Amino acid sequence: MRFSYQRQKIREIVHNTNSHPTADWVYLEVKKSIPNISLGTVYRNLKQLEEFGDVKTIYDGNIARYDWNTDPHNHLKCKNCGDLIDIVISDKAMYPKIKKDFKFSVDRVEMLIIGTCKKHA
Amino acid sequence: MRFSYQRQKIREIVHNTNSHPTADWVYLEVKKSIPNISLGTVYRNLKQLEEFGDVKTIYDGNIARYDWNTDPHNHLKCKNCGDLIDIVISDKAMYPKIKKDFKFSVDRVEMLIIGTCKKHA
DNA sequence: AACAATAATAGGAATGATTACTATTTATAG
DNA sequence: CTATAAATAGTAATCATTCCTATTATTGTT
Repeated sequence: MRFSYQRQKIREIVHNTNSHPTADWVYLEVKKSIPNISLGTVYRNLKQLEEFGDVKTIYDGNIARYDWNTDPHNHLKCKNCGDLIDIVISDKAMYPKIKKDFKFSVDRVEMLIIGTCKKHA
Repeated sequence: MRFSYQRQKIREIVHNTNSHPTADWVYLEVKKSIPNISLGTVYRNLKQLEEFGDVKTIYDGNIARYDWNTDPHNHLKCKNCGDLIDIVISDKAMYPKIKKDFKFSVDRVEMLIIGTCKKHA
């Protein structure tokens, strides 16, 4: 993978926001410094960055969001404001039981915890 | 909500399959008995059935699937064949800690457990 | 510095899932 | 039987994402 200014900017933007942005949001953001960048470039680079292990894709309902935090973690989703909050939950404890009951080897657990955040208590 | 033959058939189909079908699969299936049904009718009715509490929508990556099983449960997803297997996991134990650490009230937990099923061990 | 090879881009067209629109049909209360 | 409004079929529109292609830019080699 060789250098590109576009990819560098895209990476920078994802790594400098905690709001789990969509591809479209990243596109609008990167447009500020590279006005004629194309949406396809954003998608292509986000995919490449994911393959490179530099960002992680998370699915929020049926829309993809991107996360700079590639450590295993999950999300709290507020049903009022839609905000996603990072949370680390060790789910390893359930692996043996799933193996035993279903003969299913777990790779990872994607968890979305839906509820109400403190701003809307 | 008044009676419609189409909705009755759609409900019947979802309730008689364990394979967590997509809207398109339901459409192809219901076409067998109602050849000129439209895809829009399928989507509209699946949504109504969900509001009525008769089916549940689950998101598998970025595609919606429908589940007759409306009891709280989660899914194992095989990364080889894509099959979804129902599993009941009591996640209530983590609610108090999330409340304490994040002041976040949990409604429900959507969990997708990715790995390898027994057919591909 | 110039050159060649080819990865990456911009811009736009294409795709796939889903929703919206509208004239017509159908269920049902009176 | 009739009026009213809900539901439908068929189609157009939308939204997120991917694909295509001629052009541009990076990088290893002279």
